[in-house]
Amino acid sequence: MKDTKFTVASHILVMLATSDKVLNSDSLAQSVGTNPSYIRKIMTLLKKGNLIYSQRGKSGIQLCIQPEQLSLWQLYQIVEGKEVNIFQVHENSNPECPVGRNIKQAVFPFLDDAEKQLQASLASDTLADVIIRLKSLELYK
Amino acid sequence: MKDTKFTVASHILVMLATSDKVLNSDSLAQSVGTNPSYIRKIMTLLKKGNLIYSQRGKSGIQLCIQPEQLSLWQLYQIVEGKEVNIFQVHENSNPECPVGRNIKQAVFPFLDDAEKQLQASLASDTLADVIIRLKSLELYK
DNA sequence: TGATAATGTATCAGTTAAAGATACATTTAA
DNA sequence: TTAAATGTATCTTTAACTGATACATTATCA
Repeated sequence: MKDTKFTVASHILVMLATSDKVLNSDSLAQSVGTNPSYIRKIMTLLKKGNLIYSQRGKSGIQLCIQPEQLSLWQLYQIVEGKEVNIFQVHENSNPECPVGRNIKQAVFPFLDDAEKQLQASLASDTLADVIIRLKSLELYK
Repeated sequence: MKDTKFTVASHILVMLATSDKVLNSDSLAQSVGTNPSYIRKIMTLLKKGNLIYSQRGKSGIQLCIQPEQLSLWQLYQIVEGKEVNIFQVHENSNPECPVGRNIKQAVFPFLDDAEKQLQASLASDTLADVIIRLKSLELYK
């Protein structure tokens, strides 16, 4: 199944940053098109990352950060974990074979470089950039 | 489950490029640490991409390209499909909500830019680079 | 020419991870 | 005090990748 935690998390944060109403997991679920339980699962990740604050009861959900201060790479790591691996290397290569015994180390540097480029790109964008673009789209609808 | 087609395909191609023996799906499976059926599945992708040639019977498998001429990005596309999406966007956003109706278009450009950076990095590496690195590792074993 | 061995391909099972769904104790706010 | 919301656990469903098996077809070699 497809992993959409990152874009769902972005959606949630954009909602919190732009809404004037107090939002809860129900209203967020309606906007995202999923169920409140899943929203709360992602909320636990965002709380651990100190991006939002929430608690039991009828308290609502608060954003703890400035959209300008949160890069998309930071968000990605918070939601997907620090050990991000875009590429997966097969694990049972034959150590008796010269290729099998070295292929992982041989390809890793290239994959790692590529991931670092992706990372740098996301690190240069912020949640505020997403919000700006979203509002510019809204203008013409 | 983890998708390792790309590195398995790299493994196969390195084997074909460096072995002096004729290889078959059995010997490749032994080196990769998997089963011959899976090797043949990946072989069908590599054949469609015109990277290898093989046929029924006891003919062996031939490499159709020069390792210097195949970039890792080309290989990635051949194995994973042309429409590569590192990031998945959730699909059921509420069109009644200003955020839900625009979030996909709002985040897409940033994700696409990041993917293009990754792509450019992989496009600058070739199968030959992997082989060179692998041989340099072999030297010290 | 016949036997052997290999691919091409289909199909099913197993495994893993994500997301959906349900439930409920706890706690806040009105 | 009551209603409503979160935090959390658990189970189910779904999707994708990989493992395994089977077999007709075909090239090679004796």
